[in-house]
Amino acid sequence: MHSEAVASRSADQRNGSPQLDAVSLAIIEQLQEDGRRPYAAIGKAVGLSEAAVRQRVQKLLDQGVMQIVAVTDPLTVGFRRQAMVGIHVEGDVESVADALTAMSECEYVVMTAGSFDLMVEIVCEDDDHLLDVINRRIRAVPGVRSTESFVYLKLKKQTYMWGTR
Amino acid sequence: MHSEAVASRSADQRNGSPQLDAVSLAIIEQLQEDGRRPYAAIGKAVGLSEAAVRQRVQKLLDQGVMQIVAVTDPLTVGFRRQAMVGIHVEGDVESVADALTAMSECEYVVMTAGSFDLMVEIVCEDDDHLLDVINRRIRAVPGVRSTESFVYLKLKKQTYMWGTR
DNA sequence: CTGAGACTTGCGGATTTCGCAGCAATGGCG
DNA sequence: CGCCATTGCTGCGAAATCCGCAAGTCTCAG
Repeated sequence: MHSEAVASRSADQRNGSPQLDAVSLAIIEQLQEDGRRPYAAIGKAVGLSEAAVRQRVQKLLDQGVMQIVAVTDPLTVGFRRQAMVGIHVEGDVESVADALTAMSECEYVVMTAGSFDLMVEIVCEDDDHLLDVINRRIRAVPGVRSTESFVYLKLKKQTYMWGTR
Repeated sequence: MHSEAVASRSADQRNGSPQLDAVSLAIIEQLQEDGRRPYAAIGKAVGLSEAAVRQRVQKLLDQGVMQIVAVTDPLTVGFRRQAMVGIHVEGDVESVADALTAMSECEYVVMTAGSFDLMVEIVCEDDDHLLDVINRRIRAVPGVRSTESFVYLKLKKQTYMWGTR
């Protein structure tokens, strides 16, 4: 539904860039610290009225520039195995990427320059699940020539502070 | 800050997963769809009172199981270059990971099994910035033996739906 | 049995959200 | 130049939500 809004919208908007000004940036920063912060508090912080903040936030959400969501550590939610998978593709990379994007276990799909054509992050419940996804599902996608897996041992950092610097 | 001094409680939580039940999972799913959804609406959806939802959400936040934040597409916020960097480490991997975690450009740091010991995601403003981070900063960290970079060409998918399956 | 923990219901008061009526600045356009 | 539509902001009530608190229920463990 709107789970992929950020990624998909960014493609749509390539030629209509929203041009965020300093105030919108500041609003986003506020919401990156706390997604439930009241509009009035944000307004005080960025120098705008409560109503103005509300309108801008709504627009940012509608445009898909940002989304306000709960994020969790997969391990604490029952997903015990994660891996980054580098993929070598022959033929059309984009179509392979689309196929992987359609898989619910693929949390993250990106086309890259370098020794891999694609990198995808996989989130699974256990080893069997992970094995199945990598060896049966991913390698079955037409165009996938080979894969290399990096099983996660420990997630050290995970932030959502883009634009805060 | 809060009362974590209770002996039994702290023992449970120290080693990771607080074992979320179905109801907390359902609450998280609600907040993954909309981080600002009112507690009463969540309660109606998961079969709990407004007060109970409020208490559970607060606890989930305090425990660090989830966080409610705004997430954006880096490209629309002025960060034009991203890369995944695989790192070979000699010596203590954890200390290298800590050093990378401290760098604001490192959005994501994970220890892995496979041909890389660490994988980090870098978010930068431009090519110069990216070059500086990879060649000067990361490679300057003691223990980093070599790196391999995968510059992002196109982000195809990026979800935050852990636990929704 | 007793205490702890979690949930519910109910309740006010403070806070927040929300819709709407202005109002000022902007940018075509005849 | 005047007109008008658009945009973004403010101010203001009304409605909804948040939040703390108290009392009662239920379950589980010691």
